[in-house]
Amino acid sequence: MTDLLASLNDEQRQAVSATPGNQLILAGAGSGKTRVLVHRIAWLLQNTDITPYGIMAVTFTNKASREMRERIEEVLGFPARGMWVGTFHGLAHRLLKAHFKDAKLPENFQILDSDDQLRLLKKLVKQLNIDDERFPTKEIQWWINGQKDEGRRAAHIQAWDPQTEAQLTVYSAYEEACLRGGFVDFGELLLRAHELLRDNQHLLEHYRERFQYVLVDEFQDTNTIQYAWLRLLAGETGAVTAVGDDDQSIYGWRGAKIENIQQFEQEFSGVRTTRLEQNYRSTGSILKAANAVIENNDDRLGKELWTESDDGEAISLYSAFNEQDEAHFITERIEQWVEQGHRRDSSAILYRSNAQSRVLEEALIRAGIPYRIYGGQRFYDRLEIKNALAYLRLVISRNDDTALERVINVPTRGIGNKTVDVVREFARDHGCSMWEAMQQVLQHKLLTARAGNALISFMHLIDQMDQATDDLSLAEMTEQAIEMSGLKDHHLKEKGEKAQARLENLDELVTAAKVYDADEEQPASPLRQFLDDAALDAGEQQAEENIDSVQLMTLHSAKGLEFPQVFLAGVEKNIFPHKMSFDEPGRLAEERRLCYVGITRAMEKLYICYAESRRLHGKESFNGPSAFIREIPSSVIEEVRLRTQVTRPVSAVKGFSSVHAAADLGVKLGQRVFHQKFGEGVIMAVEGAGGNARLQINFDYEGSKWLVMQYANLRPMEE
DNA sequence: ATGGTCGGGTTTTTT
DNA sequence: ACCCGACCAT
Repeated sequence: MTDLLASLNDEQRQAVSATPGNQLILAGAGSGKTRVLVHRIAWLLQNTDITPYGIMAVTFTNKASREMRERIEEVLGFPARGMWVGTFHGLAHRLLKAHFKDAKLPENFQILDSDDQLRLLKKLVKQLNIDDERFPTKEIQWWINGQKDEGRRAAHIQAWDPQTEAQLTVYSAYEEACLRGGFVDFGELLLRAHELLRDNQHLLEHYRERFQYVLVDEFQDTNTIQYAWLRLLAGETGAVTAVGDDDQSIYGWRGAKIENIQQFEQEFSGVRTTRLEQNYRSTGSILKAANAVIENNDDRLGKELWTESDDGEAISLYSAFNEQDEAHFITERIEQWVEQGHRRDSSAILYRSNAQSRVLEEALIRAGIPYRIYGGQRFYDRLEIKNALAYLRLVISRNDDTALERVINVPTRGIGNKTVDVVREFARDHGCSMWEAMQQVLQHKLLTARAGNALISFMHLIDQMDQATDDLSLAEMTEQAIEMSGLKDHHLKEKGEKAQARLENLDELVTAAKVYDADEEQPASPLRQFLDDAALDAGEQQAEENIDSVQLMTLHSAKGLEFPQVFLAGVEKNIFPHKMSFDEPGRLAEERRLCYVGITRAMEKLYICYAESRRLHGKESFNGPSAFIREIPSSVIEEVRLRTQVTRPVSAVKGFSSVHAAADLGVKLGQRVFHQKFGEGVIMAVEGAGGNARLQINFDYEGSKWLVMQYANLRPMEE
């Protein structure tokens, strides 16, 4: 057995070997957070009388929980059986499954993902005659989820204005529909798991006694209901180890409460706090930049990262002429980096919003550099996958209206809107499921013979699929469902790359099902398990992850990752910090934390780029450098100057000719100039030559103007 | 039932 | 600029 403490620094060792009790570990970026968490668990198992059975480890993503289990078992050298490791949602699901009766749920309750939820809400909004122009369903969904995150049910809420009233009406109807259909959405998993423990003393006591240690990663991301659940579970005797970094809280907009980490010390008794401030990831310059930026936030718990390694290379700041130039610059630098013998996947390009990725992708394609985009649509969210799963859901439960509505006419089988309307209305009037309604509607001959026959053959189809359940493996069954439903033919008939991809995805789904068949521990219902996992897990990322490629992702998705070389693209006003974050006060601080996250992803080399001019959403804008850039000490920054050698694709002709015209006049595009009346600005474009030449200048305060060079009397600025 | 147009929106994302 | 959803015409 390895000596767990040998390879740790003093603070890490203190955190790992702390005496029993509540513990807060404030772990800066790159300070070995996961390592401490993993070692803490191993240490507890080796040095106290606790067994894996008494430990729970909670994370936010499935990926994180898989990694955590792997690393624990690696350190221990044996499988940690009996230990609960999972996401908040996964663990809540587990509790609800185990105690479905106490949770007042049907045994086979179905998890609704956001898409299912939205569809159901849309249906209800329609039924309730709510004007969805005035109250968009998306907003109602957002609101309901927000309420659940705060632990509030419809019955707890008072409506004082028309909007809340409308939302509340839908919330109530939605609760009822979920109850009747046996649906549980993501928020409901947490809310109900909380209520389960709160309202069942015997269960609470049981789990309190069992889980003497609860360890929570990314504690700064917990929302109200998650915190309440932990608080309840821990009681006065259990011990919670909260690991997190208030400076990396970037999910406030979806309900995460940074206050949770700030209040932890007060609300849990006898908390020992350890700060992990030694950084093992980045160079000195990068850390100086990160520290300087985050210092501008108030209400921090306070940490300052330091490193034993030297300053390394300065941070390069590139002021691009426009977004094309920015992308071009980045690809060039990546080419150089690769020529120096580095792998492509040691470089990452990070941006604030997904819309920025396009130009970057185009430039990478032009340069022939393979890249991979993280994020985007998840595997189990894809249309063809959701359709196939919907058939399987119907096999398990005919009363799953959400699944039924989804595929009753996919592929088209002559069951049009009108027919579905009749069934839906019948179901609503009689408070039964749509499947039951179909049977009734047929019996009472409420439909034309043609529509009736279509319904009958659909019902028959599902029943046939069901019969296959008994003697087929899950993979075979999935394959059958895809074939029998006609989904395969449907996509075979479509043309284009998209259809091809859909077919491949369906194959992939069958492959995913095979994993369950190979599993030694066969669950009671492999299909049920498969569907639950599909709802709770994103599925692995897209294919081709094995080729060495440059990594592209949003700043949010970059949290938790590290790369030798990082490019922060589009570090401009209005984009980052995003203009949407200006209204609310706390938002700017969150954007700054996002910036801190971005900077601290870099290990060796960091580039910060912004464009003087950017075409986004079809409009040209001149945002100017982000305020965050000015927060970085100039001593660690080195500006890159190569604008005159900019080559641009011929498609962007206007700027192209400008470059040459500007050179003839002895000015540079992108050059900062001072004007007597308008103040400071940047030369954006040049038109004409000699005495008539006009310059387009984007002034910091006056906006963009065309001036005749001869009269403008411009003074070049020192940058 | 399907395809085409028109208009609105457009930060971040997991479960 | 582009994507998606709603509505309308075939």
